[in-house]
Amino acid sequence: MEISKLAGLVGERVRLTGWLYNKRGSKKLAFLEVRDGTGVVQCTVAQADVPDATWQAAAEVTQESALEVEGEVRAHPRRASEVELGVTSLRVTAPSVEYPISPKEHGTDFLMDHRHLWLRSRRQHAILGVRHSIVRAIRDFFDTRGFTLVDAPIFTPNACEGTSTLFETEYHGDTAYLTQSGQLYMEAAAAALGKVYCFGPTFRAEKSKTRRHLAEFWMVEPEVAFLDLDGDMQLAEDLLCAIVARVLDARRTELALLERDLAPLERVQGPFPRISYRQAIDVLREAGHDAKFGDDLGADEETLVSQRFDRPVIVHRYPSEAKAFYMKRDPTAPELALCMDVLAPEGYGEIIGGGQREDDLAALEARIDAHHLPRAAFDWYLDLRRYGSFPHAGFGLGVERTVAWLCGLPHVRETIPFPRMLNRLAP
RNA sequence: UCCAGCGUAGCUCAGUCGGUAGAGCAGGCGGCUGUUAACCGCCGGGUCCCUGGUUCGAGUCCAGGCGCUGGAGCCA
Repeated sequence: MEISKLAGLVGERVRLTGWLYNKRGSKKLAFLEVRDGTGVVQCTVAQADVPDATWQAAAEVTQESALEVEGEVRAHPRRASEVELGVTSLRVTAPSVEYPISPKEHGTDFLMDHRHLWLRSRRQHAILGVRHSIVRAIRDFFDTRGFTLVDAPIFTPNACEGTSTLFETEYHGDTAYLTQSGQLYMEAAAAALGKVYCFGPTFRAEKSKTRRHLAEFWMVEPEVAFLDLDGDMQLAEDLLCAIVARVLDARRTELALLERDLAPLERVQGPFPRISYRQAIDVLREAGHDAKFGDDLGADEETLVSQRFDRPVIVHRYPSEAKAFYMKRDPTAPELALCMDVLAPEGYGEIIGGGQREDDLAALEARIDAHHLPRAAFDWYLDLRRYGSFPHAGFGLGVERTVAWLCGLPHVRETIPFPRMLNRLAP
Protein backbone atom coordinates (compact mmCIF):
# COMPACT_ATOMS: atom_id res chain seq x y z
CA MET A 1 0.00 0.00 0.00
CA GLU A 2 1.24 3.49 -0.83
CA ILE A 3 1.44 6.01 1.99
CA SER A 4 -0.31 8.68 -0.11
CA LYS A 5 -3.43 6.49 -0.15
CA LEU A 6 -3.72 5.85 3.59
CA ALA A 7 -5.92 8.84 4.39
CA GLY A 8 -9.14 7.10 3.36
CA LEU A 9 -8.29 3.78 4.96
CA VAL A 10 -8.83 4.45 8.67
CA GLY A 11 -9.61 1.20 10.45
CA GLU A 12 -8.00 -1.02 7.80
CA ARG A 13 -4.96 -3.23 8.15
CA VAL A 14 -2.21 -2.43 5.65
CA ARG A 15 1.35 -3.37 4.83
CA LEU A 16 3.87 -0.69 3.82
CA THR A 17 7.35 -0.88 2.34
CA GLY A 18 9.69 2.06 2.59
CA TRP A 19 12.55 3.68 4.49
CA LEU A 20 12.90 5.13 7.97
CA TYR A 21 12.87 8.92 7.64
CA ASN A 22 13.26 9.75 11.31
CA LYS A 23 12.63 8.18 14.69
CA ARG A 24 11.59 9.36 18.14
CA GLY A 25 10.54 7.39 21.15
CA SER A 26 10.62 6.37 24.73
CA LYS A 27 11.20 3.17 26.66
CA LYS A 28 7.92 1.55 25.72
CA LEU A 29 6.84 3.54 22.69
CA ALA A 30 8.54 4.25 19.37
CA PHE A 31 7.51 6.68 16.66
CA LEU A 32 8.90 5.77 13.27
CA GLU A 33 8.46 8.22 10.44
CA VAL A 34 8.34 6.01 7.36
CA ARG A 35 8.56 7.33 3.80
CA ASP A 36 7.98 5.42 0.58
CA GLY A 37 8.35 8.07 -2.12
CA THR A 38 4.63 8.88 -2.10
CA GLY A 39 4.57 10.39 1.38
CA VAL A 40 5.59 10.11 5.00
CA VAL A 41 3.55 8.51 7.77
CA GLN A 42 4.16 8.11 11.47
CA CYS A 43 4.20 4.47 12.52
CA THR A 44 3.69 3.97 16.24
CA VAL A 45 5.07 0.90 17.95
CA ALA A 46 3.92 0.13 21.53
CA GLN A 47 6.07 -2.41 23.33
CA ALA A 48 3.01 -3.91 25.02
CA ASP A 49 1.26 -4.60 21.73
CA VAL A 50 3.94 -6.30 19.64
CA PRO A 51 6.19 -9.38 19.83
CA ASP A 52 9.64 -8.90 21.36
CA ALA A 53 11.33 -9.20 17.95
CA THR A 54 9.25 -6.36 16.54
CA TRP A 55 9.93 -4.15 19.54
CA GLN A 56 13.63 -4.90 19.26
CA ALA A 57 13.58 -4.02 15.56
CA ALA A 58 11.85 -0.72 16.32
CA ALA A 59 14.39 0.12 19.01
CA GLU A 60 17.37 -0.61 16.77
CA VAL A 61 16.26 0.55 13.31
CA THR A 62 18.39 3.42 12.00
CA GLN A 63 17.70 6.36 9.72
CA GLU A 64 17.07 5.34 6.07
CA SER A 65 16.98 1.60 6.72
CA ALA A 66 14.63 -0.17 4.31
CA LEU A 67 11.73 -1.80 6.09
CA GLU A 68 8.39 -3.55 5.89
CA VAL A 69 5.73 -2.58 8.37
CA GLU A 70 2.19 -3.81 9.01
CA GLY A 71 -0.50 -2.29 11.13
CA GLU A 72 -3.84 -0.56 11.41
CA VAL A 73 -4.50 2.87 9.95
CA ARG A 74 -5.94 5.23 12.55
CA ALA A 75 -6.49 8.93 13.09
CA HIS A 76 -3.47 10.82 14.35
CA PRO A 77 -4.28 11.70 17.98
CA ARG A 78 -2.52 15.09 17.77
CA ARG A 79 -2.85 16.13 14.12
CA ALA A 80 -6.41 16.06 12.94
CA SER A 81 -5.68 16.02 9.21
CA GLU A 82 -3.21 13.14 9.39
CA VAL A 83 -3.33 9.42 9.95
CA GLU A 84 -0.82 7.19 11.65
CA LEU A 85 -0.16 3.48 11.61
CA GLY A 86 -0.55 1.37 14.77
CA VAL A 87 2.20 -1.14 14.13
CA THR A 88 1.67 -4.87 14.63
CA SER A 89 4.74 -6.07 12.79
CA LEU A 90 8.03 -4.55 11.67
CA ARG A 91 10.89 -6.05 9.69
CA VAL A 92 14.07 -4.26 8.71
CA THR A 93 14.82 -5.57 5.21
CA ALA A 94 18.10 -3.71 4.72
CA PRO A 95 19.98 -1.73 7.38
CA SER A 96 21.44 1.73 6.89
CA VAL A 97 24.58 2.40 8.91
CA GLU A 98 25.37 5.98 9.95
CA TYR A 99 23.38 7.79 7.26
CA PRO A 100 25.41 10.90 6.44
CA ILE A 101 22.55 13.41 6.33
CA SER A 102 21.42 13.89 9.92
CA PRO A 103 18.19 15.69 10.82
CA LYS A 104 20.12 18.86 11.66
CA GLU A 105 21.26 21.50 9.23
CA HIS A 106 23.94 21.00 6.60
CA GLY A 107 25.87 23.18 4.19
CA THR A 108 25.11 23.24 0.49
CA ASP A 109 28.43 21.77 -0.60
CA PHE A 110 28.08 18.82 1.76
CA LEU A 111 24.53 18.23 0.63
CA MET A 112 25.53 18.47 -3.03
CA ASP A 113 28.29 15.90 -2.43
CA HIS A 114 25.48 13.66 -1.15
CA ARG A 115 22.94 14.75 -3.74
CA HIS A 116 22.03 11.10 -4.43
CA LEU A 117 20.87 10.82 -0.81
CA TRP A 118 19.67 14.41 -0.37
CA LEU A 119 16.96 13.69 -2.95
CA ARG A 120 15.23 11.60 -0.26
CA SER A 121 14.38 14.65 1.84
CA ARG A 122 10.89 16.15 1.96
CA ARG A 123 12.03 19.42 0.49
CA GLN A 124 13.78 17.90 -2.52
CA HIS A 125 10.82 15.58 -3.00
CA ALA A 126 8.55 18.63 -3.18
CA ILE A 127 10.78 20.48 -5.65
CA LEU A 128 11.05 17.49 -7.98
CA GLY A 129 7.28 17.10 -7.80
CA VAL A 130 6.79 20.71 -8.92
CA ARG A 131 9.35 20.21 -11.66
CA HIS A 132 7.46 17.19 -12.90
CA SER A 133 4.20 19.14 -13.03
CA ILE A 134 5.90 21.96 -14.93
CA VAL A 135 7.22 19.50 -17.52
CA ARG A 136 3.80 17.90 -17.85
CA ALA A 137 2.14 21.30 -18.20
CA ILE A 138 4.56 22.29 -20.97
CA ARG A 139 3.99 19.08 -22.91
CA ASP A 140 0.22 19.28 -22.50
CA PHE A 141 0.19 22.91 -23.57
CA PHE A 142 1.94 22.27 -26.87
CA ASP A 143 0.40 18.87 -27.55
CA THR A 144 -3.15 20.21 -27.22
CA ARG A 145 -2.35 23.14 -29.54
CA GLY A 146 -1.33 21.01 -32.48
CA PHE A 147 2.44 21.16 -31.96
CA THR A 148 4.63 18.20 -32.86
CA LEU A 149 7.53 17.27 -30.61
CA VAL A 150 10.70 17.16 -32.73
CA ASP A 151 13.86 16.12 -30.89
CA ALA A 152 16.94 18.18 -31.74
CA PRO A 153 20.41 16.60 -31.81
CA ILE A 154 22.75 16.88 -28.84
CA PHE A 155 25.95 16.69 -30.93
CA THR A 156 26.24 19.61 -33.30
CA PRO A 157 28.94 20.37 -35.87
CA ASN A 158 29.11 24.11 -35.30
CA ALA A 159 28.42 26.97 -33.00
CA CYS A 160 25.31 29.00 -33.50
CA GLU A 161 26.43 31.90 -31.32
CA GLY A 162 30.19 31.56 -31.09
CA THR A 163 32.33 28.67 -29.81
CA SER A 164 33.52 30.04 -26.49
CA THR A 165 30.31 29.03 -24.80
CA LEU A 166 30.26 25.46 -26.11
CA PHE A 167 31.52 22.18 -24.73
CA GLU A 168 33.79 20.56 -27.26
CA THR A 169 34.12 16.84 -27.82
CA GLU A 170 35.80 14.45 -30.21
CA TYR A 171 33.52 12.85 -32.78
CA HIS A 172 35.21 10.09 -34.81
CA GLY A 173 38.12 12.31 -35.70
CA ASP A 174 36.11 15.50 -36.02
CA THR A 175 35.27 18.15 -33.49
CA ALA A 176 31.69 18.23 -32.28
CA TYR A 177 29.97 20.47 -29.77
CA LEU A 178 27.22 19.82 -27.30
CA THR A 179 24.12 21.72 -28.32
CA GLN A 180 23.38 25.08 -26.80
CA SER A 181 20.03 25.40 -28.57
CA GLY A 182 17.82 23.32 -30.81
CA GLN A 183 16.43 26.40 -32.49
CA LEU A 184 18.08 26.13 -35.90
CA TYR A 185 16.82 22.57 -36.21
CA MET A 186 13.36 23.64 -35.09
CA GLU A 187 13.29 26.19 -37.89
CA ALA A 188 13.81 23.34 -40.34
CA ALA A 189 11.15 21.30 -38.58
CA ALA A 190 8.69 24.21 -38.60
CA ALA A 191 8.92 24.26 -42.40
CA ALA A 192 7.99 20.58 -42.38
CA LEU A 193 5.36 20.43 -39.63
CA GLY A 194 4.22 24.01 -39.04
CA LYS A 195 4.16 24.09 -35.25
CA VAL A 196 6.95 22.23 -33.48
CA TYR A 197 8.87 22.18 -30.22
CA CYS A 198 11.89 20.45 -28.82
CA PHE A 199 12.45 19.68 -25.17
CA GLY A 200 15.80 18.48 -23.97
CA PRO A 201 19.08 19.20 -22.25
CA THR A 202 21.21 22.13 -23.35
CA PHE A 203 24.86 22.82 -22.56
CA ARG A 204 26.72 26.05 -21.91
CA ALA A 205 30.41 26.14 -21.15
CA GLU A 206 30.46 29.71 -19.87
CA LYS A 207 32.21 29.97 -16.55
CA SER A 208 29.12 31.36 -14.90
CA LYS A 209 28.99 31.25 -11.11
CA THR A 210 25.59 32.62 -10.22
CA ARG A 211 22.34 31.41 -8.74
CA ARG A 212 20.76 31.45 -12.20
CA HIS A 213 23.26 29.34 -14.18
CA LEU A 214 23.89 25.67 -14.83
CA ALA A 215 26.28 24.05 -17.30
CA GLU A 216 23.56 21.58 -18.27
CA PHE A 217 19.94 22.66 -18.19
CA TRP A 218 16.64 21.80 -19.82
CA MET A 219 15.00 24.04 -22.32
CA VAL A 220 11.76 23.88 -24.29
CA GLU A 221 11.90 25.60 -27.66
CA PRO A 222 8.77 26.07 -29.76
CA GLU A 223 9.03 27.32 -33.34
CA VAL A 224 6.02 28.29 -35.44
CA ALA A 225 5.73 28.92 -39.18
CA PHE A 226 4.00 32.12 -40.24
CA LEU A 227 4.12 33.57 -36.72
CA ASP A 228 5.32 37.11 -36.08
CA LEU A 229 6.77 38.73 -32.96
CA ASP A 230 3.35 39.67 -31.56
CA GLY A 231 2.14 36.10 -31.96
CA ASP A 232 5.36 34.85 -30.36
CA MET A 233 4.83 37.03 -27.29
CA GLN A 234 1.25 35.82 -27.00
CA LEU A 235 2.41 32.20 -27.21
CA ALA A 236 4.96 32.80 -24.43
CA GLU A 237 2.31 34.46 -22.25
CA ASP A 238 -0.18 31.64 -22.78
CA LEU A 239 2.46 29.04 -21.97
CA LEU A 240 3.50 30.68 -18.71
CA CYS A 241 -0.11 31.11 -17.61
CA ALA A 242 -0.78 27.44 -18.31
CA ILE A 243 2.30 26.33 -16.36
CA VAL A 244 1.53 28.47 -13.31
CA ALA A 245 -2.14 27.43 -13.31
CA ARG A 246 -1.17 23.76 -13.44
CA VAL A 247 1.29 24.04 -10.56
CA LEU A 248 -1.19 25.98 -8.43
CA ASP A 249 -3.78 23.30 -9.14
CA ALA A 250 -1.67 20.18 -8.73
CA ARG A 251 1.09 21.11 -6.25
CA ARG A 252 -0.49 23.00 -3.35
CA THR A 253 0.99 20.61 -0.81
CA GLU A 254 4.49 20.96 -2.21
CA LEU A 255 4.29 24.76 -2.44
CA ALA A 256 3.10 24.87 1.17
CA LEU A 257 6.00 22.68 2.30
CA LEU A 258 8.38 25.04 0.47
CA GLU A 259 6.64 27.97 2.22
CA ARG A 260 5.96 29.58 -1.16
CA ASP A 261 3.82 32.73 -1.05
CA LEU A 262 1.01 31.94 -3.49
CA ALA A 263 -0.24 35.50 -3.99
CA PRO A 264 2.38 36.49 -6.61
CA LEU A 265 1.72 33.26 -8.49
CA GLU A 266 -2.03 33.77 -8.49
CA ARG A 267 -1.51 37.13 -10.20
CA VAL A 268 0.20 35.44 -13.15
CA GLN A 269 -2.58 35.95 -15.69
CA GLY A 270 -2.71 37.59 -19.10
CA PRO A 271 -2.25 40.06 -20.49
CA PHE A 272 1.36 40.54 -19.45
CA PRO A 273 2.72 44.05 -19.80
CA ARG A 274 4.78 44.45 -22.99
CA ILE A 275 7.35 47.20 -23.10
CA SER A 276 9.99 47.97 -25.68
CA TYR A 277 13.66 48.04 -24.84
CA ARG A 278 13.52 51.80 -25.34
CA GLN A 279 10.75 52.07 -22.75
CA ALA A 280 12.75 49.84 -20.40
CA ILE A 281 15.67 52.27 -20.66
CA ASP A 282 13.26 55.11 -19.79
CA VAL A 283 11.98 53.15 -16.81
CA LEU A 284 15.57 52.74 -15.60
CA ARG A 285 16.31 56.45 -16.01
CA GLU A 286 13.18 57.33 -14.05
CA ALA A 287 14.46 55.04 -11.31
CA GLY A 288 17.65 57.07 -11.22
CA HIS A 289 19.75 54.59 -13.20
CA ASP A 290 22.03 56.13 -15.81
CA ALA A 291 21.15 53.68 -18.58
CA LYS A 292 21.48 54.72 -22.20
CA PHE A 293 20.30 53.23 -25.48
CA GLY A 294 22.61 50.40 -26.52
CA ASP A 295 23.43 49.21 -23.00
CA ASP A 296 22.51 45.62 -22.34
CA LEU A 297 20.16 44.97 -19.45
CA GLY A 298 22.15 43.26 -16.71
CA ALA A 299 20.73 41.32 -13.79
CA ASP A 300 20.24 44.43 -11.64
CA GLU A 301 18.57 46.33 -14.49
CA GLU A 302 16.22 43.43 -15.22
CA THR A 303 15.20 43.31 -11.58
CA LEU A 304 14.57 47.06 -11.52
CA VAL A 305 12.35 46.83 -14.61
CA SER A 306 10.42 43.78 -13.45
CA GLN A 307 9.79 45.33 -10.02
CA ARG A 308 7.57 47.88 -11.74
CA PHE A 309 5.04 45.14 -12.52
CA ASP A 310 3.11 42.59 -10.51
CA ARG A 311 3.38 39.82 -13.11
CA PRO A 312 5.88 38.71 -15.77
CA VAL A 313 6.88 41.50 -18.14
CA ILE A 314 7.83 41.12 -21.80
CA VAL A 315 10.63 43.36 -23.05
CA HIS A 316 10.84 43.48 -26.86
CA ARG A 317 12.90 45.06 -29.67
CA TYR A 318 16.40 45.19 -28.24
CA PRO A 319 19.16 46.81 -30.28
CA SER A 320 20.09 44.31 -32.99
CA GLU A 321 23.76 45.12 -32.48
CA ALA A 322 24.16 42.83 -29.49
CA LYS A 323 21.78 40.12 -30.64
CA ALA A 324 22.31 36.81 -32.45
CA PHE A 325 22.72 36.73 -36.21
CA TYR A 326 19.43 34.94 -36.92
CA MET A 327 17.19 37.62 -35.40
CA LYS A 328 15.09 39.58 -37.86
CA ARG A 329 15.39 43.37 -37.83
CA ASP A 330 12.41 45.56 -37.33
CA PRO A 331 11.52 46.83 -40.84
CA THR A 332 10.37 50.13 -39.33
CA ALA A 333 13.54 50.56 -37.24
CA PRO A 334 16.50 48.59 -38.59
CA GLU A 335 18.62 49.21 -35.48
CA LEU A 336 16.17 47.06 -33.50
CA ALA A 337 15.73 43.29 -33.52
CA LEU A 338 12.31 41.64 -33.49
CA CYS A 339 13.16 39.81 -30.31
CA MET A 340 11.75 39.56 -26.82
CA ASP A 341 12.63 38.42 -23.32
CA VAL A 342 10.17 37.50 -20.60
CA LEU A 343 11.28 38.60 -17.14
CA ALA A 344 9.77 36.71 -14.24
CA PRO A 345 8.67 38.76 -11.23
CA GLU A 346 10.23 38.73 -7.73
CA GLY A 347 13.72 39.14 -9.11
CA TYR A 348 13.84 35.81 -10.94
CA GLY A 349 14.85 37.49 -14.18
CA GLU A 350 14.93 36.19 -17.70
CA ILE A 351 13.12 32.90 -18.14
CA ILE A 352 12.28 33.20 -21.83
CA GLY A 353 14.23 34.58 -24.75
CA GLY A 354 13.15 34.49 -28.37
CA GLY A 355 11.74 36.34 -31.33
CA GLN A 356 11.13 36.43 -35.04
CA ARG A 357 13.81 34.91 -37.29
CA GLU A 358 15.47 36.50 -40.29
CA ASP A 359 13.76 34.99 -43.33
CA ASP A 360 15.52 36.99 -46.06
CA LEU A 361 18.39 35.06 -47.64
CA ALA A 362 20.58 38.05 -48.48
CA ALA A 363 20.11 39.67 -45.08
CA LEU A 364 20.95 36.42 -43.32
CA GLU A 365 24.08 35.85 -45.41
CA ALA A 366 25.24 39.36 -44.64
CA ARG A 367 24.65 38.79 -40.92
CA ILE A 368 26.58 35.51 -40.92
CA ASP A 369 29.54 37.28 -42.53
CA ALA A 370 29.29 40.20 -40.14
CA HIS A 371 29.44 37.78 -37.20
CA HIS A 372 32.49 36.05 -38.77
CA LEU A 373 30.67 32.71 -38.87
CA PRO A 374 31.64 30.06 -41.44
CA ARG A 375 29.03 30.27 -44.13
CA ALA A 376 29.54 26.66 -45.24
CA ALA A 377 28.46 25.36 -41.86
CA PHE A 378 25.17 27.20 -42.21
CA ASP A 379 24.48 26.19 -45.78
CA TRP A 380 21.67 23.84 -44.75
CA TYR A 381 20.18 26.61 -42.61
CA LEU A 382 20.30 29.01 -45.58
CA ASP A 383 18.44 26.39 -47.64
CA LEU A 384 15.40 27.16 -45.48
CA ARG A 385 15.50 30.65 -47.03
CA ARG A 386 16.21 29.35 -50.56
CA TYR A 387 13.31 26.93 -50.75
CA GLY A 388 10.12 28.70 -49.79
CA SER A 389 11.26 31.08 -47.07
CA PHE A 390 8.56 31.93 -44.54
CA PRO A 391 8.14 34.28 -41.60
CA HIS A 392 8.54 32.35 -38.35
CA ALA A 393 9.21 32.88 -34.68
CA GLY A 394 9.90 30.96 -31.52
CA PHE A 395 11.52 31.11 -28.11
CA GLY A 396 13.33 29.15 -25.45
CA LEU A 397 12.02 28.63 -21.92
CA GLY A 398 14.49 27.62 -19.22
CA VAL A 399 12.94 24.87 -17.14
CA GLU A 400 15.20 25.25 -14.09
CA ARG A 401 14.65 29.00 -13.81
CA THR A 402 10.93 28.37 -14.05
CA VAL A 403 11.11 25.75 -11.28
CA ALA A 404 13.15 28.11 -9.09
CA TRP A 405 10.62 30.90 -9.63
CA LEU A 406 7.53 28.82 -8.94
CA CYS A 407 9.10 27.14 -5.89
CA GLY A 408 10.49 30.44 -4.62
CA LEU A 409 14.05 29.05 -4.47
CA PRO A 410 17.03 31.40 -4.29
CA HIS A 411 19.20 29.17 -6.52
CA VAL A 412 18.63 26.92 -9.54
CA ARG A 413 20.88 24.14 -8.26
CA GLU A 414 18.09 22.41 -6.34
CA THR A 415 15.70 22.48 -9.30
CA ILE A 416 17.44 19.68 -11.23
CA PRO A 417 18.13 16.24 -9.77
CA PHE A 418 21.87 16.21 -10.47
CA PRO A 419 23.12 19.72 -11.24
CA ARG A 420 26.13 20.32 -13.45
CA MET A 421 27.88 23.54 -12.50
CA LEU A 422 31.24 25.21 -12.90
CA ASN A 423 32.70 23.29 -9.97
CA ARG A 424 30.42 20.29 -9.86
CA LEU A 425 30.36 17.21 -12.06
CA ALA A 426 29.53 14.68 -9.34
CA PRO A 427 27.62 12.73 -8.28
C1' U B 1 38.28 35.91 -15.97
C1' C B 2 37.35 39.76 -12.11
C1' C B 3 35.48 41.31 -7.01
C1' A B 4 34.02 39.86 -1.96
C1' G B 5 33.39 36.39 2.11
C1' C B 6 34.46 31.77 4.33
C1' G B 7 37.68 27.10 5.53
C1' U B 8 37.98 24.32 13.44
C1' A B 9 35.01 16.89 15.44
C1' G B 10 31.14 12.70 10.54
C1' C B 11 27.62 17.47 10.10
C1' U B 12 26.35 22.78 11.63
C1' C B 13 29.08 26.21 14.15
C1' A B 14 31.55 29.09 18.61
C1' G B 15 36.54 30.06 19.96
C1' U B 16 37.45 37.22 23.38
C1' C B 17 43.68 40.50 23.77
C1' G B 18 48.28 35.43 20.48
C1' G B 19 48.77 31.31 26.05
C1' U B 20 47.99 24.85 23.75
C1' A B 21 40.20 22.83 21.69
C1' G B 22 34.33 23.78 22.88
C1' A B 23 28.63 23.28 22.00
C1' G B 24 24.48 21.10 19.43
C1' C B 25 23.36 17.18 16.09
C1' A B 26 25.05 12.33 14.38
C1' G B 27 27.37 7.50 16.82
C1' G B 28 27.59 4.33 21.68
C1' C B 29 25.41 3.42 26.74
C1' G B 30 21.39 4.54 30.20
C1' G B 31 16.29 6.92 31.39
C1' C B 32 11.16 8.13 29.93
C1' U B 33 3.79 5.22 27.33
C1' G B 34 2.09 10.28 22.66
C1' U B 35 6.78 12.08 20.47
C1' U B 36 6.95 16.13 16.17
C1' A B 37 14.56 18.46 13.70
C1' A B 38 11.34 14.83 20.85
C1' C B 39 13.68 15.34 25.58
C1' C B 40 17.25 14.20 30.02
C1' G B 41 22.18 12.05 31.83
C1' C B 42 26.95 9.83 30.58
C1' C B 43 30.89 8.33 26.86
C1' G B 44 34.07 8.17 22.51
C1' G B 45 35.48 11.56 18.67
C1' G B 46 40.49 16.95 16.20
C1' U B 47 46.24 16.97 10.07
C1' C B 48 42.11 23.89 13.49
C1' C B 49 42.58 23.43 4.51
C1' C B 50 48.04 23.37 2.83
C1' U B 51 53.04 25.62 2.67
C1' G B 52 56.14 29.18 4.56
C1' G B 53 56.93 33.47 7.87
C1' U B 54 56.63 36.65 12.60
C1' U B 55 56.75 35.13 17.89
C1' C B 56 59.10 32.24 23.94
C1' G B 57 54.31 30.58 22.07
C1' A B 58 49.75 30.79 16.17
C1' G B 59 43.02 28.06 15.35
C1' U B 60 44.02 33.41 16.16
C1' C B 61 48.77 37.80 12.97
C1' C B 62 51.39 38.09 7.76
C1' A B 63 52.39 36.04 2.58
C1' G B 64 51.41 32.51 -1.17
C1' G B 65 48.49 28.38 -2.71
C1' C B 66 44.12 25.17 -2.77
C1' G B 67 38.87 24.53 -1.92
C1' C B 68 33.94 26.38 -1.23
C1' U B 69 30.17 30.24 -1.40
C1' G B 70 28.02 34.71 -3.31
C1' G B 71 28.21 38.50 -7.02
C1' A B 72 29.76 40.65 -12.05
C1' G B 73 30.09 39.47 -17.29
C1' C B 74 27.31 35.94 -20.61
C1' C B 75 22.79 33.88 -20.96
C1' A B 76 17.61 30.19 -20.26
